[in-house]
Amino acid sequence: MGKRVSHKDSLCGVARPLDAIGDWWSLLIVRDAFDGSRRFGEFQRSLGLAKNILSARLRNLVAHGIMDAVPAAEGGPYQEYELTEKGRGLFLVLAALRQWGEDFFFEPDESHVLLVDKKSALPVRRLELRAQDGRILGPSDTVIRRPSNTPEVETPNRQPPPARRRASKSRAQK
Amino acid sequence: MGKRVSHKDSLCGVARPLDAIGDWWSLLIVRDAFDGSRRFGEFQRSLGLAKNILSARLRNLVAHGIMDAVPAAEGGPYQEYELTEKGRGLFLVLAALRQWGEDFFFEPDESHVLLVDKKSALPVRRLELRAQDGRILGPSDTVIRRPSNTPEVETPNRQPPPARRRASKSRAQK
DNA sequence: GGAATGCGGTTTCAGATTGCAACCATAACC
DNA sequence: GGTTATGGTTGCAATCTGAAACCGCATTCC
Repeated sequence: MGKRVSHKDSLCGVARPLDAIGDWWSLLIVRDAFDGSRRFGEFQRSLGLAKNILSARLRNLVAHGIMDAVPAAEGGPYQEYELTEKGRGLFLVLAALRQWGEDFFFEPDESHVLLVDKKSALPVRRLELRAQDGRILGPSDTVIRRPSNTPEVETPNRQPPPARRRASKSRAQK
Repeated sequence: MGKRVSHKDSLCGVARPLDAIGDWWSLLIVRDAFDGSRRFGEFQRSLGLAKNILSARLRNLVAHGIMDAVPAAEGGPYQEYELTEKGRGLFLVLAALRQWGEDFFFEPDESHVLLVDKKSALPVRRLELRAQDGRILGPSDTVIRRPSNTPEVETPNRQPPPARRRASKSRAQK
């Protein structure tokens, strides 16, 4: 998880989320949460991962404000895990990932589950990235730009290797 | 634990991509590739990761058909790495991740790079998931559904189930 | 009441993975 | 020939992973 760079100031808008999510299990947990899982045991059965790993991942998700641990609704001694607003913000990330998976990881004739609109029961539309004027944008239609108040350097968002030769020791979850 | 996962089978649609990507480094490499990086050294300097790890990740990306290793354009003895069609399909995943990052990982007054439309030089619109009729869909407006009467448990390359032992963890190599 | 069971974890520990550093190979330069 | 730059591989210590065992607390069963 916190495998690298605690150096948040130089982490770009892609790397910070990745740093927070930590690993793929976390995203699968979130996916399950969207699907209605709330309990430790539900996640564990659904994902089939070791309990200690699930425990660590849930702690990490809570620590990052992606999920909340709340007292069990039905009064038991247990707690439940629910997505925070921040966690629900991952909805589109998961949707994008799912669409990519559908495009490239299944044979044309291979059946797979679909994300459908509850109301119409029809599959959702494909995601599209659009410009302000509505044009659909592809990879080559966009560029990364630094905010105006930052020194030049345009196309890339490369950060010069900060001279940290060993600053990347994970600061584990806590 | 060897039970047929219930409706959580959708895990496949998300888990397969995750399995292919391998880890977050891979996604950062892909992001850099979108930004124009092509050479081993470019990726290494930009990301600051160990060479052996970069080497393994690039091999993995190539093995999964996300990038291609091609002879260097300028005739040198080296090779360059470029995104395949499949790799370019990750564009929206990265865009979604970036927007999530912008929403939750930066202080309101904190400057960060933006994804802008080349033509207008304006930031792109937010991604939206829409139903066929155009309604914008949120997490609670959608549900995962099997496409048809799937005869439960068949597709041979389904892999979430019981034995996710060490061996399957070798996402990184080969 | 008390044993058995289920749930929600933590601990243990061998083995897998990571990543720094050192090394190797080739090509271009001086 | 010697030096530097690029593109890796190898060695190795430290870290992380995960199966299984264990623990504490309620609830259920007898």
